[in-house]
Amino acid sequence: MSKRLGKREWIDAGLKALAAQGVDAVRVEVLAKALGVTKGSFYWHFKNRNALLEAVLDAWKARATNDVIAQVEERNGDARARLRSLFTIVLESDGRLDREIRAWAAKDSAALAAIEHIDRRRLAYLESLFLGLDFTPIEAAARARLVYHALIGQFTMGLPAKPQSRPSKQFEIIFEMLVRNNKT
Amino acid sequence: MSKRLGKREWIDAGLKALAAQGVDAVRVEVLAKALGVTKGSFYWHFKNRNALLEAVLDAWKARATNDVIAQVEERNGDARARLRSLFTIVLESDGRLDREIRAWAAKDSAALAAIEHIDRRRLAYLESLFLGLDFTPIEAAARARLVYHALIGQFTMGLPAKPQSRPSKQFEIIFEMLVRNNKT
DNA sequence: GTTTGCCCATACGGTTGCGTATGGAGATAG
DNA sequence: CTATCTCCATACGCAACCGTATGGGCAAAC
Repeated sequence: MSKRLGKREWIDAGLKALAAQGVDAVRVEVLAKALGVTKGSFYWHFKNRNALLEAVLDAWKARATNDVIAQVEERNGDARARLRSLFTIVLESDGRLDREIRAWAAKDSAALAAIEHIDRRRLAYLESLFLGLDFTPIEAAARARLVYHALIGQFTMGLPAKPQSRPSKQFEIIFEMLVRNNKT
Repeated sequence: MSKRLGKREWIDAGLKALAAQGVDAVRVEVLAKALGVTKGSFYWHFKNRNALLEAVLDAWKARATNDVIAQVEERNGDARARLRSLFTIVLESDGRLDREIRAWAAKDSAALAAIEHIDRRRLAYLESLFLGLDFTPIEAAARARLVYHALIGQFTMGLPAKPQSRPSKQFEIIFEMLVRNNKT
């Protein structure tokens, strides 16, 4: 029972609260109680609440960078297979943290910058996959945007009560539609 | 200078604050200052803050009911034309209020119920449009979900800085893809 | 011109949370 | 053994809100 804490524990607690209830829930006195200490501890490790929020955001950035993309790339298939991997991975993922970060971004410029960066990265990757299916650049871009928006919508609407384990019929229909190239 | 206020003014101010900065911004003392009165006024018209939030939600419900759907139906085209109308209307709309309500719904069950109701309604309508294009029920459902999710994603990501007035090339590509029926 | 009902101001107490100040406990170095 | 460095508790002041209590102004009704 190492009673002594470090920044790490506070950041982890912050991430946990963030994922569970949003930024407004990551308050120092609340986290302190959750960690079994008092504010005295917090203000030794951090300048103020905002410093914690920055640290939490940085932690998420680091985490979101070796992202879904890396997982997809590990599976090493062609573009179509990778697209499929991407979908299944994303649809099975939790997404609460991302969702709260996005909600946070609506009011905080730092969070906004962070998530916009990630969004661009992911969109570019999606686009590259569609390009790998011999779509024209503009067709690839259009499909990438549609897919990305749909995924965001999926998670912001209702987090999948049951992260449906089996790819549904609807999923297959959508996937085929997105992948079909009429020019080849 | 009608200094006297009614519930209406408070609800309008609440909706305004909600759309601009989210539920957490609709606070009685803040709205009071905005309206040029004090809390004394508020607590005469409403039991408490929650009563105002309920009223705001009800106002949104009433407003969201004669919805985009009605606007689309007024234009009186075939299914394809209606789908197009729907897209252009939605993409030109503001969406901030809906977005904040959705964010609100993540933490409040009443707001959740409200938006889920609207979501079902809109999804069903979308589905009916696709059915009108001779898709099978499951194909129609799949497309409806995809489209709806994409629209939600569109608005939650970044509110369209420029509500792009002209339907872009990407839009045309997506629209044709969604509408293409290989069986007919 | 009172009375009554509607609308609001003022004042107060309570809660939650931030940030600071100060002191102490425990380990570690000297 | 004591001095120092880490980490934390306690206590305080401050601010933003909520909700209540109370009294007053003003217009319509009588």
